[in-house]
This record gives sequence, structure tokens and C-alpha cells, in this order.
Amino acid sequence: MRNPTLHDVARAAGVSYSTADRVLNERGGVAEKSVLRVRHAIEKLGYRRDIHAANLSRRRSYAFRFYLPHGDHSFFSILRQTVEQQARQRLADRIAIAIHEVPALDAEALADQLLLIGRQDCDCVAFVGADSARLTQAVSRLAGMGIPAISLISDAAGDARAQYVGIDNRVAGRTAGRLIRLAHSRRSGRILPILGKLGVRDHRDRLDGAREVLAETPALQVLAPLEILDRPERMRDSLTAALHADPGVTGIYSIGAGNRALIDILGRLAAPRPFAVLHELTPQTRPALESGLIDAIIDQKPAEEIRSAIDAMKAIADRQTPPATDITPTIYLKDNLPGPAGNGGPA
Amino acid sequence: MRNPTLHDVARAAGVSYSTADRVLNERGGVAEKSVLRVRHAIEKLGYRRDIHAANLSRRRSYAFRFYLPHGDHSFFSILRQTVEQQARQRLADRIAIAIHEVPALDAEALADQLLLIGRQDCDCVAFVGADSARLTQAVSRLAGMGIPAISLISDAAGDARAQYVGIDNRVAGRTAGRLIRLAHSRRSGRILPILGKLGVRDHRDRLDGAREVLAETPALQVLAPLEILDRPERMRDSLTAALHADPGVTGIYSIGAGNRALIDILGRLAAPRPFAVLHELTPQTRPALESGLIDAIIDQKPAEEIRSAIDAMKAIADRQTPPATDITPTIYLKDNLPGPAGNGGPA
DNA sequence: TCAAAAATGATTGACGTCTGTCTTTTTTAG
DNA sequence: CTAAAAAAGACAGACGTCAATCATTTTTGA
Repeated sequence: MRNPTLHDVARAAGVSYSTADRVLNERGGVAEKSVLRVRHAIEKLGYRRDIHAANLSRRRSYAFRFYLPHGDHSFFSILRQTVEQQARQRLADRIAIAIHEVPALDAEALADQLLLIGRQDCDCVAFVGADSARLTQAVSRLAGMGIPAISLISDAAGDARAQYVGIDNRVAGRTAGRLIRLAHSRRSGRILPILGKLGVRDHRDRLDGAREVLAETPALQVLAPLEILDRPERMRDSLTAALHADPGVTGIYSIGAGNRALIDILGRLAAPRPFAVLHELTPQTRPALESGLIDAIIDQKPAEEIRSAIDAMKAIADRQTPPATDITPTIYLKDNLPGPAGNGGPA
Repeated sequence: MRNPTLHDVARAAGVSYSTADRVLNERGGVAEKSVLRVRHAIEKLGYRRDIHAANLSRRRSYAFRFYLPHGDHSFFSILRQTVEQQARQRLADRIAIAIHEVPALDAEALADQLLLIGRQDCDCVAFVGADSARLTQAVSRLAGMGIPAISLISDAAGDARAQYVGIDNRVAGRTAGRLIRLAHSRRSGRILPILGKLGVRDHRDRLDGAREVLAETPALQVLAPLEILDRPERMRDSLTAALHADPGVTGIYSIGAGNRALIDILGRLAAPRPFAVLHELTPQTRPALESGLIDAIIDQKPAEEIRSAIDAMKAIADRQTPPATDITPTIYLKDNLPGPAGNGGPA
């Protein structure tokens, strides 16, 4: 019942170990008929190379790099912690993960960093996507050097990247929209979207998604989105102004960051607060949900994402077909929040 | 920058490899001061045993057993498929998973099976929990034999089981309740819970959870639960009767199985259908959600569960502290369904 | 102080694979 | 038919750990 070894394969194929090895590792210099016999024996015995023994023998270890945005967004720091934690766990699997911080939302700076990577530096790269032609160039260059790159959180670099691991933002927007619709049951209402920047594709996608769903109910009117440009004081001022100007707002969809200020304002509002949906479970948003200041959080489960990303990177590095990563936006209500420790990994 | 080996540790501790090995593997016969020196060196160098080399050397492989309910519930067949799929993947990690089918919802039959397990048969067992004193006994016996067992989906066997991997059903019920509450916004309503059997603890837990949340809104009345005892025709008859008797039902919470019949009936109802929440994403429930016959599915993400379970089993078998498994009930709306292929694993 | 016991050291052959070298056999071409 | 080239085989030393044996040193107690 032992798994067959390459020795078994060689014996079954009637060739020497050397020849079996030459076939398995495509070293060349083997007659066609021997190749076939070995291939056939592999098939017949169901031989699978012991990847750990192989890695041990060739002293292989996996060097991966994560390029993560640096900034005081809580989401980014959660992301970073998650990667650090997983990095610790994967050490036992010979996976060494290095984290490189780059300025947040700066595709050019990211491209610069990626352009500095040398052939020997790592086996695979993961980066948080952003839109930029130079970024695409940089990723293509990496691909040319044999270093695959995967985009995280936000897709980018078109076909140059080996894979995207993250949610579909239109789906996330639709989900938020569905929740808001649901919460209005048959009442009419006015929904206020708030986003960082209309120029950011992810934000537009979420907005579009929400609009799609909300448009199905004529009684719900989607107001012009507030653009807060990642500045808390802008959130404070615009939102306060908007709520004053239109006291009939029944729903708020906060698409981007700046939730701290938003929650502050919600806390000061009188009794029938608008139904509020936010993105990302953070130390700020969680208590707001628990105390009922907001009603739902759409989360992308960074722990899952990172885990999938590393799995994909390993598969790619091993030249296997990477697993299908199907990251779906999750809905947190007051009741189904994960345990406090929980970003999914070991305590 | 190579990771330190046990040779390095021995050298740093000023002892022979043998002694370091004796300390590491607790073989005894080492003077206290040597033990300390080795421990210190391990600490100082940050030595971590190369678990793959170790497994290779001792020809260790992990034999796990899953005891899964056999039946025509779609959830169970999904579960089975998920285990099979993960089993295939983990093969590369020297994990051999055997699936044993037991009659569904029959704790005694399960206990019987577990009692048959011999010391050499496997390293760890996972079973879908059920309530029974004999089951607890069987699990205790296994523990005594050095075979840890973990409960899946439904917790059982008290402290005898090494870990529980699954959702908290009260949380699931609360989540369903929250959704229903949310969908009523300020309207009043009458909620009809439907469950398999009041005697089943998981079903009670879900019901209790939903009640807790719904009780917060006096305008929502929770009707007496329909008990359908896993018989489709009972679902058809009781539900039809109940809806006739009380046309004012605005919400349905289906706690257990039998959703096929439920969906049939919902399909025949006139326009303002009650808001319906079901459990488990299956080939039956999914199209119902997509077509709007039902409004939400609470899912326990079996793929995640199985993955966590196997991780936990491996950790336990390696005598490490198992990772904290934090399985949270997920809400699926029409929009955030996973890809069709997707039960989370590779395609 | 000496023998017994305890502790330590030295060494070896696995585990399954990789990689290199060197020899032998077979095939091919002239 | 012969020389060269191609293919195949044999073998050995790694990788890091385990597990066992045997020899040597140190400690202990009478």
C-alpha cells in the first residue's frame, strides 16, 4: 500500500532509475520508446512525485513577495497582519514571505518597486492592484524574467498577471444594493452612496453594482454619490451637509474608506437612522455594527484571500495549475461576526 | 540564511547530534544540564524541525477517517464530494483520507462504527455529530487508544472529542432572524419556522437564535414551528395547510431539510410571497435564490469546514495546538453566490 | 578506588528525490 | 565493418531527520 516511488516506476518500465529520472525531469537524451514506457508506467502505477522529498533534495524553498500598501487605513493594517501571520505558518512548508510596503494608492510607486526586482530575488510576487500602464509593463517584465505575479484585492495589469485573487467589486456592490433594497421592503427611500473617488475603478464598480440592483425598485432613488477623496474632514463636512440638505435619506452605502468619520456622524443622528452598509470589518466598523449604528458590513475576508493567494503562488511556482479562487463578498450582520481573535487563522 | 538544522543546534549547544536528537525527540537518558543547553540552542537559533524531512525519514503518513452520513440529502452529498476532493489534494501531503458512510441521523449506528476502529486503523477521526451517550463512550474509547476525534457540523461527545469544527447554530438562527427582521423594516409580520424535529438540538438552537432576535421587535410574531420530520409530503401538507390557515404569514424560516418541497410550494404562491430564509446552498436551493423564490440562504461553507477540519486533524496528529477554527454562517443573497463550480476548492 | 550505571559520542543506513560523473551498451552513419 | 554518437545504466553524495547500535567517557556509590 506504499505509494510507488520512482524506483518502482523504473522497474515497471524496465529501465534504470537514471532513465526514469531523465524522463520525469525532462533532462533529454532519452529514446522516444523509453520515454513512452516510463510515461506509461507512471500512469499505470499512479506515480506522483513526492514533492517534499524533491524539495528537500534540491534544497528548494519558495521565496514570495507581497507588495502591500502602507497607510493608516485599518484595512491595510489588517491585511498586513494577516500576511505576517500566514507567513509564520507557512514557514514550515519552506515558504518564505517577504512583505514590502509601498505608498497606498500609488500605482507608479508600486511599478517602480516591481521594476527593481531581479531574477534571483523571488519566485513569485503578489501585489495589490492599481491602474497604471507602467504597472502593466513592470508585471510583464517580471513575467518575462520568469517571475509570475498575482494581483490582490483589486485586479490589474491585464493578462500580464498570472492570476487575480480578490472579490468582484460589482458583485460586492450588488450585494450591498440587495441588502439596502431588502431593508426597505416596500417602502420608498433615498440612498446616498459615499465613495473615495469616482476615478477609482473598484469604487465605480461597487457603485454600478449597487445601482443595478436598486434600479429594479423604482421607489428607491439613488442620490448623487459623495466623493470624499480619502479625507476624513471631507466626509464630516459633505455628509453633514448632505444629510441636512436632504433629511429624507433612508440608506447610506459607504463604498470606500473614511468610515470612522461616517460612524461618528451616524452616532449623532436622531432615532430613525438611515440603513447603513459599509465595507470591511475593522476595529472601527465592528463596534459600530455591534452597537447598531450601522446595519451590515460587506467584507472580503482578507484571511481567506491571503490564504488563497499563497496557495495560488505555490501552485504557480510548482508549475501546477493554480486552484480556482472563488472569493465571494461576505455579509456580516450583528449576529454572525467572527470571534474577536478571528481573522480566520490560528490564535 | 539557510534554516538551522539539528546539526547546527548540536554544534551550538556543544553536544553531539545524538544528544540533540535525544532531547528533541524526548528519548530520555540525557543529563539535565545538557537538556537545558540544547533547549537554549534551539531557542537561540530559532530551530524548527523540518517536518517534511522528518515525515520522509520515518515514513510517516497521516491516515484520517471521515464518518459521513449517507442519505439523499443534497447537503450530505455535497459534503461527501467536498471531502473526496480535498482528499485528492492532500494526497501530496501524505494525508490519506478514507470516507466511511453511516446512516444519517443515527447516532447509535455511528457509535457502532466508531467502536470498531482499531488502534492501527488511523491517526484521527472526524464524524458528523449526533447526540448519544454511546457515541460519547465510543469517542472516549478512541481517545483512550490515542486516536483523537473531531466533531463536524454538529458538536457532540462533549469533552471527549478533541475539537469541534462547524458553525454555532444559535448564531445561524440569529442571523436568519436578523435578516427576516431587516426585511420587515418597520412592518409587522408573522414568521413561520419550519424544522425537521424539535428534538434535534441543532434545530432547536437555530430556532432559539431566530426567536431571540425576532423578539426584539414586538410587531413580529413567531408562529408555532412546523415539524416535518424529514418527510417531504409532510412539508407539502403541513405547510400548505398552515399558509391556508394563516394567510398573513410574511416570513418563513426553514431550519432543516426538505427544501425541495418548500420551494415547490413557494413557487405556486401568489405575488407578495413571504420572505424566505433557508439553510445550505444546494442544487435545489441555489436556483430558487437566483430566481427570487427565496430571499436568502444561510450556508456553512462545507468546503471551508472540511479544510479546517483536515488542518485541525493534521495539527492534532502532529501534536501541535490545532488552529482556532472560526466557521461563521455565511449569508448568500441573489448576488453574492459563488461561481457555479465553486465549493471553494480547485476546479 | 573500582565497578556499575548513566550519559554522551560516533557511526550507519534508511526515507525519496536530485544531480552529477563515469562506464557500458546500443544505434547510427560513413 | 568500424568509429562516433546516442542512449542507457551504475553509482555516489547530498538534503534533514529518524532510529538503532556500539563505543567511549563521565558520574555515582559502596
